[in-house]
Amino acid sequence: MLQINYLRQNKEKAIKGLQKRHFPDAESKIEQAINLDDQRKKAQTALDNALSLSKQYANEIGALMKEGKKEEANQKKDAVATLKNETKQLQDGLIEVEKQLNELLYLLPNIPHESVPEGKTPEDNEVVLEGGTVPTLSAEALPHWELIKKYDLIDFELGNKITGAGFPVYKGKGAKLQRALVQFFLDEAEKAGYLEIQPPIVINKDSGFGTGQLPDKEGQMYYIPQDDLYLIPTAEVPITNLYRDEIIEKTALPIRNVGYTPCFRREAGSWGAHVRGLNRLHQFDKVEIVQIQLPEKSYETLLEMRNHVEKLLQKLQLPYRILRLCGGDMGFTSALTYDFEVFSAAQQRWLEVSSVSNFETFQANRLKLRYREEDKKTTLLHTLNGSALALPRIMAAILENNQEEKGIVIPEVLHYYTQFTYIGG
RNA sequence: AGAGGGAUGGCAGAGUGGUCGAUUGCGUCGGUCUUGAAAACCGAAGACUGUCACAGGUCCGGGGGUUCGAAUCCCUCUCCCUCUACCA
Repeated sequence: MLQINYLRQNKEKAIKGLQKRHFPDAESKIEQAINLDDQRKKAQTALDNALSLSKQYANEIGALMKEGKKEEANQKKDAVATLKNETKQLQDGLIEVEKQLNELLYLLPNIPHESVPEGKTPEDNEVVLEGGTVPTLSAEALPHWELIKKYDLIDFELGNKITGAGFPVYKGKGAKLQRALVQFFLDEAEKAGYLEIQPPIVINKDSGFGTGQLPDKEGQMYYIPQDDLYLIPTAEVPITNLYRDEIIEKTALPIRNVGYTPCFRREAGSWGAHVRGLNRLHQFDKVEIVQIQLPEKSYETLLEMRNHVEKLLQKLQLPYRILRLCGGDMGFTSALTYDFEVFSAAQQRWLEVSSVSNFETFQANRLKLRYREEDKKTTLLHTLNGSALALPRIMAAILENNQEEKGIVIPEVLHYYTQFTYIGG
């Protein structure tokens, strides 16, 4: 959630920023927010004054009672009665204004960083750099959904049977390869200074609001009504929320956490032509890195995280490219996002495998996540996260790109974890 | 799941209707002393909101209520502890 004071002080910048996202009526929405905030302040002051007076009366009555002047005390009580009515009305008014203001602020996405390119669609994303080499496959090369059948690595039909579409069952070397990748990613993160966290994979409403999934993406999460809980769409949610309502000591920064969790996404409405095989699932595994950093250092950190992800792809010897997302394609809460895509050679498609973002204070504002400055004031921190990495599409790319006539070559860095070097043959 | 007890500032722990935002101890920070440190002594310090700055307001697990007045009374939810029962 954007800070209302930021909108006041940087109105023009905010309007331009929202326009970059093609957010409709940016100017009037921001003006409306500021107006509501003005009203809020007035209402708050009026209420405070009324409360202050009530307190004063209460103390006076207390003093009179002590002195045994019951008559006078009772007279005062009568005087307070009307004041109480007023107070109640002022309070209701304030609550209403606050509600309106919040509802409006919830709708406003984050202001994009100045380096975010103009544009509306994924085609407008800026390719920052490309790496690795795309293998030349034989004419008989198979897409991964054929390969996993051929070598019995993943079974979608079994998943259908016990759960439903989008919940695959990993078997044998398929399961092991996935586990090896997870372990590899975790170890790499740990080497880079991240503390491993194993969080719950169901979260409450407060956590959903804290990182911005609620109310924006209500329909995209699996919900358990009986207990009013949600299945996590990413480890970002529980891990970032660990620091909700915290004031962090400056010396503890940056906070680096890594977590491996399954992720659950309903993907309502996004099922279409390109979702065969592992390309899009309702449940998938992901290793997520999260950092909490001082505002002045967060873009340095973003780059550090980007480099970390890049190294993983290099070690796996996958062809990749890094995109800087344009204003129209960026997520609601992000100020700047780098997407990583790997080239899946048999499908001849780029697949998104990671998204690394700086949220600046957008999440921290709702999380009330702050640090203390030298002058004792508390200031909102910046939150960042990135996938490092999402498993299914990495699996898809490895299977497709490393296929040979008789089987699939396992990338060398994984041998230690898989205990096998080849699938098939 | 049943019975009972509890939730107060970084931690421990007082406070059961009237200046209590809260006694005290530990821890933290500053100072005196010391070559330096420890000890001792003196002092400072909660969060949020708000203001140019004051002032003012809110916060004693969450929510609601009683009262002129609530940390203190009532209702409700959540969590924790002990005992009993059950179970990966």
